Amino acid sequence: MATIRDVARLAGVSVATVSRVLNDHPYVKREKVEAVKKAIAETGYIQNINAINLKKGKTNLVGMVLPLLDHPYFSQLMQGISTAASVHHYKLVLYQTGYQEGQEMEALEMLKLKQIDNLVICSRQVSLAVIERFRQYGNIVLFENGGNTPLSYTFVDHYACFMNALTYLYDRGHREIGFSINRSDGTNSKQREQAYKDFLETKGLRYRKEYIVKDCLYLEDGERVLKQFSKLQQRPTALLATSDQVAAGIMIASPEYGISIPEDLAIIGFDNHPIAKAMNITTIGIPLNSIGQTLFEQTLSESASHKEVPVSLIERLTV
Amino acid sequence: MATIRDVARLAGVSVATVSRVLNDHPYVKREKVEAVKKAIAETGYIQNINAINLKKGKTNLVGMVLPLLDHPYFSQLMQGISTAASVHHYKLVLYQTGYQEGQEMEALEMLKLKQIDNLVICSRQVSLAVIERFRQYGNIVLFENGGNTPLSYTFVDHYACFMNALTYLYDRGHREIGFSINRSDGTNSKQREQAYKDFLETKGLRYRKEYIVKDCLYLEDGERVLKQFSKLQQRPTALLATSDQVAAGIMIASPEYGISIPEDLAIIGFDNHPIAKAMNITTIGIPLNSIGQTLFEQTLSESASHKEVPVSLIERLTV
DNA sequence: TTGTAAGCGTTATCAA
DNA sequence: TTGATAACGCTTACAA
Repeated sequence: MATIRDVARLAGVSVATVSRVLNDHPYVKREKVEAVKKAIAETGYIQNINAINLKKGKTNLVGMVLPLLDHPYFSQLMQGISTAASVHHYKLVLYQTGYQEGQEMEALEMLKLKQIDNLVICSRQVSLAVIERFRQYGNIVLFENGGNTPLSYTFVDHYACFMNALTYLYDRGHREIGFSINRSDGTNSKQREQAYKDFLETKGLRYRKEYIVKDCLYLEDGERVLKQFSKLQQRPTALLATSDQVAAGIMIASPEYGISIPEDLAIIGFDNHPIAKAMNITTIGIPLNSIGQTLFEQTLSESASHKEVPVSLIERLTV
Repeated sequence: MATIRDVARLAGVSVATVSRVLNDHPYVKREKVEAVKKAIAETGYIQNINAINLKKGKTNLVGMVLPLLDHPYFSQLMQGISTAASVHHYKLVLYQTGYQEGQEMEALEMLKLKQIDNLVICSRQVSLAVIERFRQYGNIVLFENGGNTPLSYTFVDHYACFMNALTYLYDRGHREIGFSINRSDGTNSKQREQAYKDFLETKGLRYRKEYIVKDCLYLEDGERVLKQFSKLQQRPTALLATSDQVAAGIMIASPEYGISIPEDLAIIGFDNHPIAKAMNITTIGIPLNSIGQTLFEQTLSESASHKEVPVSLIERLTV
């Protein structure tokens, strides 16, 4: 494998000159440029990016920490990050964690070792305090409300979202409202749960844990919601679904359970995935693609910034 | 930032010894190991992976070339690759091409520069001949029938799939069969088209280009199929959909067009995405997750291998 | 069991 | 406008 030295020798110049030609530096005589280019062609010379990375202390690689890959929520986020990264000549390295702390730590270690320049954390188990310790090695950006952390973050106020959605249902006469969540220990889930409790208290409604369905994330989880509710004496008349996937799953399974939507059960989904539009599901629209882009851009910024993304309820036919 | 030399100095040993400790080499006195470990802790020393990569000529990064990220087809493939990669301590770098040759070339260039060790190409525009020229720089694995290319590949016989599906429909009385595809210049699309033509000829059926709907990939494309068909005098009685997403999109939009499935239109989807199960869509099951794993493993193998993945028609309620 | 020193392939400073 | 040469931070013969 030819190196810069081979090229220099063949072209009859120094390695410095070859490097200059390679990097489009000014102040190289045209003849030398030609000679170098010829030598490069003849030797089949290829730059070694690891050497360049070592020298420059930079890889143009950005990491993305996420629990799983097969959900539109993360796909859209990924699409956004990837698009923005591409503009800045960055490539995306995936750290799929499966909600395992160890996997997250691995991503942080890679930042430390300088395999990646920066890191976007879309979901985490590791404490903020631990993550913060790694920020000396590169920018770390969070997709959550990080409070007064020195890290950059972009977030959606899930508490407010949930409150709005609950109020929307309440105003339309619903008093028995349930909801589904994914992992109850998730940052977003906690906010949603809190909003739910606070709302109930404000309105003087009773908290019934049978109205809460856990571990719902995918389309196929929708049916479980129906199954759980159908066993109840007193059933909820409305539901806030974890995501549009779950909402769609419920829609699809509902005829089988003899439930009409919205008459028997009103549904509000989350994210505004394409399926929500196709199935006319009322949902909270979250611009995940553009959030992804923002997250990447924060990764590049010298100073930390905190951004809240406004979301809106999209009225369709399931309420 | 502390280097290996700082550690050596503080521990009172040579850099070679520090390196040995770092890499768990035998033949280091216990006391020295302790001294080195202490020095590492004190200095806050961190290995620089770029230096290691340069030295070893290896990055433990595998590239994945794919056109887009927001489709379950690619998500599942990605999931499979990522899972297998993780087992071998590899991380996945995404090269999202948007079907652009230039973007694909960039991935190949990165292989050449040694930013990634190997490359999985899930979709391509660039010719096989060009791709083959890059195999000297790392293993390249294809997700298609590469014929007698020296590259490794895993593939699904889309021609046979289509033939089977067409025969299945024919045997159930269908004579007017349409299909949808994504990009007509895609490798898979061409095979499907050829099967369609051959089938028609064998059975003495007429080829009608109105029965073919192009640029269909997403859920929201389903409606366009219905729109196109509804304009026709003579409408197809059955359809082979690009993917389950399109099939589902058709299912969802069908009531609006006064079309019942399968009575007015029988549908066979592709891939067996979760939505196909939820909506009881008859489909050709393609084990994308395990294909992804196979693709990654081929990436690691010294010798090229060619694998065909068997697929099966999953009978449900849309035919 | 340990240390010296030669790479790995660049970039960039400095002097000419 | 050019060339020597010193980094970048590590691994690994080779010699001791």
